[in-house]
Amino acid sequence: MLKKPRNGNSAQHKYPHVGRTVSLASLSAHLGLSKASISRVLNGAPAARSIPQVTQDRILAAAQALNYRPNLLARSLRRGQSMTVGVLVPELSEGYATLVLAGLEETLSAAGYAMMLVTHHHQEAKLTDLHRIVMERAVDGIVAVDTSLPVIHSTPTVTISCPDPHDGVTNILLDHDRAAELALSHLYALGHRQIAIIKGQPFSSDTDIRWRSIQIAATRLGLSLHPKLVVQMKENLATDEPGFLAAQRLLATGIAFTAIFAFNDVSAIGAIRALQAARRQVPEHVSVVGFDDVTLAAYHRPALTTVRQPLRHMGALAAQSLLHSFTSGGNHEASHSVVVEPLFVLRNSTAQSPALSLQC
Amino acid sequence: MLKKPRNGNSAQHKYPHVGRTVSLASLSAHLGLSKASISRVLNGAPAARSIPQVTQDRILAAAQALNYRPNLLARSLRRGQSMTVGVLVPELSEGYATLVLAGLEETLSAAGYAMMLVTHHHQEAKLTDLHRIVMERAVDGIVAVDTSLPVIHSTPTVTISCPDPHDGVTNILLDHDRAAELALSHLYALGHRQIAIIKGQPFSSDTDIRWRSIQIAATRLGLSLHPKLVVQMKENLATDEPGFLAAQRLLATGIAFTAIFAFNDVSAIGAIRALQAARRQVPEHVSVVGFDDVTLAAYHRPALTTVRQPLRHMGALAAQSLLHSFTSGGNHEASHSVVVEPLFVLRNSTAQSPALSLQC
DNA sequence: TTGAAAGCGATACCAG
DNA sequence: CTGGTATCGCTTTCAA
Repeated sequence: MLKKPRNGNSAQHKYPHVGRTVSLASLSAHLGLSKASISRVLNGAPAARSIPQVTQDRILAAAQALNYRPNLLARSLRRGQSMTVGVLVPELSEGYATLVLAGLEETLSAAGYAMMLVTHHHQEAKLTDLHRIVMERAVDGIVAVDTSLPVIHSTPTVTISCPDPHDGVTNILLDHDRAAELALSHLYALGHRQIAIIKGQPFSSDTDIRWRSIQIAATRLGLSLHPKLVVQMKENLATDEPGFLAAQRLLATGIAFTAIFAFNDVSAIGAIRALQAARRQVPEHVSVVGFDDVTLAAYHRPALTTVRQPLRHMGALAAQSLLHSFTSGGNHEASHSVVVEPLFVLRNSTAQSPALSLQC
Repeated sequence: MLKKPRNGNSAQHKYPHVGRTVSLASLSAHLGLSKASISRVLNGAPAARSIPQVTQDRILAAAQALNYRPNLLARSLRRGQSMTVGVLVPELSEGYATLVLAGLEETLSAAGYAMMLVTHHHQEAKLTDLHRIVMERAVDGIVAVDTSLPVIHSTPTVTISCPDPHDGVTNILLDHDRAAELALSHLYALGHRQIAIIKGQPFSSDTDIRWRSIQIAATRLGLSLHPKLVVQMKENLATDEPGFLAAQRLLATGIAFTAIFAFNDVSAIGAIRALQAARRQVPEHVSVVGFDDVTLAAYHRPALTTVRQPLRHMGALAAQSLLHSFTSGGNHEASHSVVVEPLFVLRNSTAQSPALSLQC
């Protein structure tokens, strides 16, 4: 199918091809030394300590001069280690995954690892397929973000926000109980008693755990959540449309509510759009709390009160955890979790409940 | 710096275990057929046509049953083709690179290619280093986004928004002349005559070409740009801070202006923040035009009037161009450009010049 | 029709 | 101390 000219050695006599591949073999021919010795010196292997400094210098100089670049494919094949990790994310659109990726990238690249990136858009078929693709490329580890992994292979794996327990998998996840408590108690303190909830899409791995935490927090506050005021987003879109539609459904119930706790910032923005379209002001008539604190949240008007996930930090933690499992060589048998704390961010999309003001 | 996880292929002999140690050799042992035949069948090689269907089915069944996964490292080493492209981006923070990446990813993964992602934060040292890293991993091609490539190797390369001409490199770039004309003529039509310009940072590859286009458009409109009302951002930050500081410098000149054409949306937002801090309303006192139309632009208040770059499309184009150069096997000698058109997006950050209103 | 064997490029073991 | 050499897993040519 694809025809790509095989690189011969231009400096050598084999093929008169235009190529620039300098291999250990060509260095060997050039220097009159064995590939073994050259490899040892170039890698600073312990055995190189017993090679005369002159020879070492000669080798290093030649490598420099000929612009020798080790073929990492060959090295990986031999060492069984590719210095690459595969990263699975649902989207590449905005906020969430991007921030996690930034944290991952920083830590991984500092350790000399490269990142193989694939997206799956929450499509089941694509997911197994992409997972396979990543596996075949012999990555040393896998990081999955907001992804329900079908099967865990023996490759070291770290998940971010994937609450399903998998043996031997480290999972970085948010303290959702705390997050729900922060949001709901804030609304409660402002006098809100009729609080609507916008749940995440079924395919989002945070959806269930978040909802459970919300119920717990509500119970603890003595707050009852009206079943009809709990709606779930369905659409697999990375825009604010799902939140918009969800809020419309809330409004359609005709049941009074003074606040919305949305699944994330983007859906909160969609919800605000729906409220405004229905002539309800935010935060005067309805308070809205988002989630994540993506960049958008601060710039939106009204600026979003939200629960920040330390996404960048979560990415860095995942990377560290993976790197650790490389060096400690072990995949622990049990599922291991790292819990990170959310931070409440107060902005302008929440205010005292209008119900409260009426009482005054 | 890195390494030493001495990995000696420990799980080599666990043959019945379903893991990634299922090789052609183990299949061969299992089936009593040669690796050659198995490889042929599994790859649908032409030579497989002369193998009995029964045998083929037996092979396929066994591969399925044992969950055989070809080692792509070995294959790549042998074929000299890795089905992977390296992608260099400056940041992973917001909008710009993310959208380009989304377009890239979609097209590449549809063609079976994976993406190796590295960021360089515009740091010279890191740039050459990362470029090397990507090269060593034997990628089939490279896509560089807003990156000034130090050296072009023989690897097929496509750049996005890198106006420096490089032989044999396809460059996807925006029609900056048109973009500048759209923005300035809009402001001109609104009566603005004292227009300030916020130029991009020196390291951003669009900076120079954009500025040149602005000058051309201004000249054509008979608009003179006051030298002191042209400021350049310096800070290497992905936040709105550089724009904020630039606008502060504009204000500090004491020279009157009624509009700002910013280098991008994020700097426009920073500029608006500075203006508001100085009690100048946008768009009532000062109109602001952004650039790029990142997601933020629409959600910011006032919503940004801006010039949209079809970033996602540019990513897709780059991927297509790269894929094309793979199949056509050739690296064309001359530098080749693909120009895409900007789209003017009218929102709420621009209005009639107050100077004009005064005349009424 | 099928199999044996020669690599791809680098690393690591084992003699000398 | 150093140089052969087997090996990693796969593809592909050459023979049988």
